[in-house]
Amino acid sequence: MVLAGAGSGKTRVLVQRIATLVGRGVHPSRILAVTFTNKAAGEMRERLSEMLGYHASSMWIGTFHSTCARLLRMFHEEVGLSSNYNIFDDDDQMRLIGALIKERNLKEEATPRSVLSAIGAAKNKGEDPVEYNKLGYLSQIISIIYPMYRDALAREDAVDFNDLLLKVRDLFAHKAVGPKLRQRFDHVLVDEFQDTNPVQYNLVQGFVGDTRNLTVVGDDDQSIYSWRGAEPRNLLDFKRDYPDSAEVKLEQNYRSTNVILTAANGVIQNNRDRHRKQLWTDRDGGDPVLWEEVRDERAEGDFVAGAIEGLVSEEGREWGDMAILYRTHSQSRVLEEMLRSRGIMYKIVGGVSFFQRKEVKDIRAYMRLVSNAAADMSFDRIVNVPARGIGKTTVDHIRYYSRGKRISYLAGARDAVRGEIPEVRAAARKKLQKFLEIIDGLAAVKKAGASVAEFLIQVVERSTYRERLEKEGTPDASERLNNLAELVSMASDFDDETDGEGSLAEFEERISLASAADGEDGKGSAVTMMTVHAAKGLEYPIVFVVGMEDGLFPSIRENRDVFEPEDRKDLEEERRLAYVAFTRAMDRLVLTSARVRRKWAEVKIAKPSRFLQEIPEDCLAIRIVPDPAPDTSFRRRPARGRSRSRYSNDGYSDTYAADPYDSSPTSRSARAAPSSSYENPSDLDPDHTRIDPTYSDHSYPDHNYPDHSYPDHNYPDHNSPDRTSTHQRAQSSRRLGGRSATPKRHKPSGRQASFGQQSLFGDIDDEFDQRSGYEEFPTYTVEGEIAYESGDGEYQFDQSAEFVEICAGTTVRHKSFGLGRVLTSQGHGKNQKLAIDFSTVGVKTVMARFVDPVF
DNA sequence: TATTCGCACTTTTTT
DNA sequence: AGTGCGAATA
Repeated sequence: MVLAGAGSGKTRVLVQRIATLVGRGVHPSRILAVTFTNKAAGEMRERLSEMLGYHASSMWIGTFHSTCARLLRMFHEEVGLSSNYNIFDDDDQMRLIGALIKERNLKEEATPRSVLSAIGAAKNKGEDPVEYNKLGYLSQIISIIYPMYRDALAREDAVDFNDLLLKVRDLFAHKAVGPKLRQRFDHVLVDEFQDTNPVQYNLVQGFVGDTRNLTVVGDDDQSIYSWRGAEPRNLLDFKRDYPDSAEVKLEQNYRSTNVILTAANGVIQNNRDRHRKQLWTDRDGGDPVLWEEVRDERAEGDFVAGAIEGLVSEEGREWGDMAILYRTHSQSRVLEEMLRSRGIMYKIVGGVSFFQRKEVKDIRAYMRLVSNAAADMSFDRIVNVPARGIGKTTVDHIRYYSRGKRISYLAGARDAVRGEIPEVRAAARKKLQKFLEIIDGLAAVKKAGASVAEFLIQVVERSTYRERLEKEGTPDASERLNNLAELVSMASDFDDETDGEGSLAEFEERISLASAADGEDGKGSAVTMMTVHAAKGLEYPIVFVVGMEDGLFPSIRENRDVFEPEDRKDLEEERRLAYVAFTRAMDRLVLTSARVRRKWAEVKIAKPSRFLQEIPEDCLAIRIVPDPAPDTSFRRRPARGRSRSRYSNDGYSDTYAADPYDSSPTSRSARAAPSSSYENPSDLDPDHTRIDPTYSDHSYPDHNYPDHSYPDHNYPDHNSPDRTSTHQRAQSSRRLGGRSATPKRHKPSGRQASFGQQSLFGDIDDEFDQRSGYEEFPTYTVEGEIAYESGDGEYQFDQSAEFVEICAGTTVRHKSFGLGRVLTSQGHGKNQKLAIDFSTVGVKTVMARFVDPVF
């Protein structure tokens, strides 16, 4: 067993071990190497081919899933599958479960997603879903749906992802096959062992058999898949089950600079459940980790794009040297936009998989149905796609009839054409026949020995898919056509690879097992964008980790605002995720957080990730970018965020620094410039024309920030008196970001940061001057309408009034929602829209003319 | 039967 | 905000 840290060359150890084994005369086909992704498998195969001087094609290198799929093809009969069995992906499973739920009228009780995840949770552990969920609130539903689900899969000659593993596990118990399997491999090696689930561990034990020749490598600090049933405990169990094993700890990191490593160590050491490891590197020093705090996600994207430009022009870096990591896919959109606007090439790894696109799934369904008539779900999917006049009623008749006769829908459709289902009338029969002719024609194409690519072309033609899309002529349609062309070209590659001998089923299997992240690798110069999960095992000279905000990273469950003690495990996994993210970086690590982030159409005030404060100070350069001066050339905007930022930017208080509705002494004392009855910006700045007094208040010494900005290891909680000080620091930081003060940034011990000094990220001082090039904090007087409530409860508009446009931070009153605070504003005048956090109903977007500022 | 409109759901992470 | 589904309509 190798227990090793990030960047210590775990995989290299594995590769070398395999090469050694082969050198010692072990036959390559007797070696099983399990990697976490298909991509990693490909890389391993490539490296081995190089080392051994021949193509390592006979070796069993792959993921658990691809390995099991391969074995199931060999032993399909023993598990009751055909040789063309179908693999259900997430989407297929969800559709099936959705259909079952509907069939049983359980729609009120559960969503397909919840049922699927309950089933999945059980299967990940290798347990029976009904038993496993017996005590849960879904127990009733699962006990109804799961057997139906299982039977449907059996009927369809299909397995889901978990079955792929479970069926192989069952094979070990098979009289004839079990012993064979157990003796199939002389050596077993497993990468990323911390991410194996109990079923996978069982498989490993089975494959190892009696030889006990097993090598695993893993890092418990990088266990980020517990939600998929992974048990880092397997590392411990391993010691128990193989007490004679040697444990090797690799603690030297060859990847990152000392600064980056120290930052990552600083974060991960806050986890309680871990093996103690202290990674070290001989790459001394390094540029400090930069934490850039910006206004919102657009500013974030803009900053990252600008920094990339700077790195290219100032440091001669290439786009391909850089990666942008985020917690969720949804963050990629804005980033893309900002990169595109600067002409930076990028590629996104993962996301909505190519193979999940509707048109691709449709064509895949044709492929499945032709090679496997039992594929009822596929039949359902394409019988009327593209529309050929076969309606719901007709299909319902076929379904009912087929189920009764226990035949496939396709067979049922044939009977219908023959007139054996009287409810299906002549007109419908004719249309059905047309459909069957398409399928049969395709079957003939297949039989004639067409390559997979040729076959797919025929599908696109004969199904009339191409014709329909071309007729449509919309950009969307041509995009779809492109995707289909892409699919065909993939098939063509597959044909080349297999000398045209690969079957449809094999191609379909490969697609099913291909993860979105498996796409071709880094060659070519483009910035890589992906989730942190997808980045595991990769490294880049420069890494941006965006969205370092509490609630996003660490991510937090919907209905909760704070991490409860019982969430410790979740939080620790998030921390490991941060650790993975940070340790991807070789030379430079840049973190960004936004003060305001939009989720859907909603606007949320965000606070910096707690992980940021776990980074040792002397590794970190902090820069807080003030909200930009309003771009008057574009449109007049209110002082967006200026006053609000007093609330949002204190970093470590709760959602707001002070709740205007909270008149508790603690809260009040936290205010820098307390005023009368309760706190809100209007109190401080009743006419919105003066600079917020707190910003020009010099009572907070500069040296409070950033040197001691976040010294507290514990998150100051709601009532902590400490809030005062954090708040004050924030105030002073504001001033730094304001104008006069020279911004301070932290210098890493001994070494001068190149951040800021070089023009790469802009000289920090210049940058501040530039961005805060306005004399005063912006406030506006604009023409507009003032709304007031007239006696009859209607709103009236005073057209002539000149007044202050409602600014973010203002407290307003809405007729039905009551008091609320404006978070952001869009547009102006009559069309001004405000995102308002109401104390009664939460955040809503409301037209400004429907609210009254409270003065 | 096809089309259109409105509503609900989505966004944690993936083999 | 975008999608997909179901109900209502042509």
